[in-house]
Amino acid sequence: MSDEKLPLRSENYSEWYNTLVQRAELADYAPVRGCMVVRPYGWSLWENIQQALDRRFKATGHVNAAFPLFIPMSFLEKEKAHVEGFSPELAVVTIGGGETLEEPLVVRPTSETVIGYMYSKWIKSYRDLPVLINQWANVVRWEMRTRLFLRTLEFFWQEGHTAHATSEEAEAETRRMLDVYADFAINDGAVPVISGRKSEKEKFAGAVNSYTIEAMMGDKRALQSGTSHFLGQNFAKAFNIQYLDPTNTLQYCWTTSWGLSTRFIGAIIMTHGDDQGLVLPPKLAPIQIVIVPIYKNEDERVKVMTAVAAVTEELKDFRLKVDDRQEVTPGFKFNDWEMRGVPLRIEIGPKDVEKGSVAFARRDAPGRAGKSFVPRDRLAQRVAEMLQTIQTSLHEKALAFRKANTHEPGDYAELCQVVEDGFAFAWWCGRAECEAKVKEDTKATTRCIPFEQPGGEGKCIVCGAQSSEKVIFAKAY
RNA sequence: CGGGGUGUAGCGCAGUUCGGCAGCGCACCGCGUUUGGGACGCGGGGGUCGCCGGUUCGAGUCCGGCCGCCCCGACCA
Repeated sequence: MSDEKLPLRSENYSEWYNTLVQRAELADYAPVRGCMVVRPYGWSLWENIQQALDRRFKATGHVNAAFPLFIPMSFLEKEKAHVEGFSPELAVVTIGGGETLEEPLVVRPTSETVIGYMYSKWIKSYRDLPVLINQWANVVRWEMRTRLFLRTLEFFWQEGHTAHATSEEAEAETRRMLDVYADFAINDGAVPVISGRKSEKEKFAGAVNSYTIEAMMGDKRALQSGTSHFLGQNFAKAFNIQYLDPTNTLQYCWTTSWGLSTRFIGAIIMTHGDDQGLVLPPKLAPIQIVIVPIYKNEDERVKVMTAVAAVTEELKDFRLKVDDRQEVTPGFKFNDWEMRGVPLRIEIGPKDVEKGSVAFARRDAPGRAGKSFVPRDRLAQRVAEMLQTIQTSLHEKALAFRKANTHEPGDYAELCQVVEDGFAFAWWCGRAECEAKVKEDTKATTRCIPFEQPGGEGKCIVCGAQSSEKVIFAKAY
């Protein structure tokens, strides 16, 4: 239940975010530091994200499975870069059933190792390939600083793990799944993303190449919203994932992994939210439409509720909620559902019953601007059109915001200035020293080398060396 | 782990200076009036004042120790 205004985004963005997550009942703090409880409203949003992704995974030939939460410590140590990347943030179980374990068990931070181990058992022949498996799971990474959804010790995600006969096929899979993420983010989340390649420094521990979709949040910081990794033969060699090719020669597989987590909920909140609260894209919103009945007396109540029942029946294919609470006023309900981000509100009062109409109020256009009076006929169609309009306009608005805050600095001084308040798209020679200098001077990091390049060549924004690619620099979550 | 802040009802806070009945607003429960942008009246319920110890006739308040959480940094999906 909300009773007062949120902190303003412009005054304290992170306080706005923290308050909103809790007040909208998406999540709450758990008794363990850094852990969260995903509440029913937040989980319902996650379920819609899961469905949207799972549908796409199935459509691209993947199947789901479940691998264990515990991984033998020695597994993590088999791939050098992997263990170096993850060892600082591992949760380790050393006692089980009251006995000290012979070998400590790691609570999975990600499952490349245990899945690699299983793949080595399952894969014998080129006829077994490709293996295209996904799992929906929770993982644990012992982070220093945590934020609800954005970075918690335990989080929920999906991780796809595939094995292929050739490098080309694995690379194609890596890119294909990044495209799946981008399609999901843009079309279902209405979150505009930039697809690209991670720098050496930013790539996944154990990957040959990492690809990412990067989004701009409402405070102009970047959020890595999904990643896809080409693992080469690194894990295949560490876990002996081998197959016999058609010429009866033993070959190592080429593997990939890709993941998208509950962090994406944070992306939705910070891409679309405003000072009134959440703004959810219709395709993912747990509640797409809320009906608020309005009446003054018993006579009106009966008439209005009869109309509400008819409308509810007509709109049964939508995720719809009737707010028939009697203990709060309509005005309170308006604010309450706006805070929760419901895309479309339908008000039905005595005047509407009389005129055979209803009132629409768009969440993405607060106040009078978002209100319209709509005839009752063909209502389902009108609602569907309105939800689509909202879905589209959310994406357009977010895209316009990102464009307005993406700069192309001409020199280093300008780069340092623009990353204080947006993205910088600039030539980069690819050297880690230049990347590190920017980070040291500004705290901004390279987010990705976008696939979409202007072409040609330029001079590295840091050192002036000839460069063939431009990179996004930004402060990131 | 360093720097800063904070801990009193579900939430937000006052009270701590100068020790003397545990308070306010919102939320919650009951009754009535209300209801097209955060209603109102009356009546209620709810507390290990973060924890442990000390001083005192008496501690939310003073002293010592410990803990949690938040913000800023180093690390990260």
